Parts: sequence; C-alpha cells; structure tokens
Amino acid sequence: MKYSPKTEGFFEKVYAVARLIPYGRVTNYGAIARYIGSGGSARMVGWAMNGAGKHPDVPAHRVVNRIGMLTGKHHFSGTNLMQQLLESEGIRVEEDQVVDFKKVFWDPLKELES
DNA sequence: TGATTGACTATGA
DNA sequence: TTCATAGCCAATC
Repeated sequence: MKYSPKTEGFFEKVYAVARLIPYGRVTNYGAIARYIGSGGSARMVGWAMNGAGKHPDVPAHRVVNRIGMLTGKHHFSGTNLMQQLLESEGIRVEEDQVVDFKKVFWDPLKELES
C-alpha cells in the first residue's frame, strides 16, 4: 500500500475538502473531484474515501453520489451506520437516499469560491 | 506486466 | 424517463 507523493496529495485534498463539509450538509464525489482539479475522476474520490478510515476527521458519511444515494454505506462498520450518522445531523434518509438532497447539498465549488 | 474492479458521472438511445 | 455505454485514474489480482 504505497502511495506516490502525487497520489498522496490527491488524497489529502479530498480529505481537506471533506473536512470542510458543514454539519447537516452533504456533497457528492464529482463536486470534490472537480474542486481539487481531478476533473471527471469522481471514482478516485470514492477510492480516496476508502482510505479515509485512517483519517477520523474525515466525515465520509457526508459524501454521497450525485443523486444523493448512500452508495458507500456498505463500506461502513454497520450496514446502516452511515444513515444513522446522517440522520443524527438532521438529514432525512429514505431507501438509502437523502431526502431533499438538493437542499442539503453543499458544493465546494460554490461555497468555497472567491 | 496486463486485465479487472471500483464509495462516479455524463451522454446517447 | 429509463436503460445502456463510455470515460476517468489508481489500486488490486
């Protein structure tokens, strides 16, 4: 499991953005990928999240796919841990999908722009 | 070394 | 509107 310096930077960027996600908000992989300049490599964000376990500060549960579906819930300890975490933040989840996703969606490109 | 997979997204039929 | 396919890049087999 050796990471190249460049890859490590990519991972760090993903984690950095993930940590900036406000409480009670969620974002998607594509937005993060685009924000860090990785373009359409949304999959790499997901892969980075796979290694987010080493970074307790990274709220991976606030990152879902573009339609607000909790595709990564199976990567958490429990099958419903991700949903519990989101609900504990006031985010409603139904059928593995975030309700009012549009309203709780947090786009780093717009929120962090300046 | 080459092929396959993956927590995705966008596009076309 | 829903389903299928292509593109993405790194890690794993």
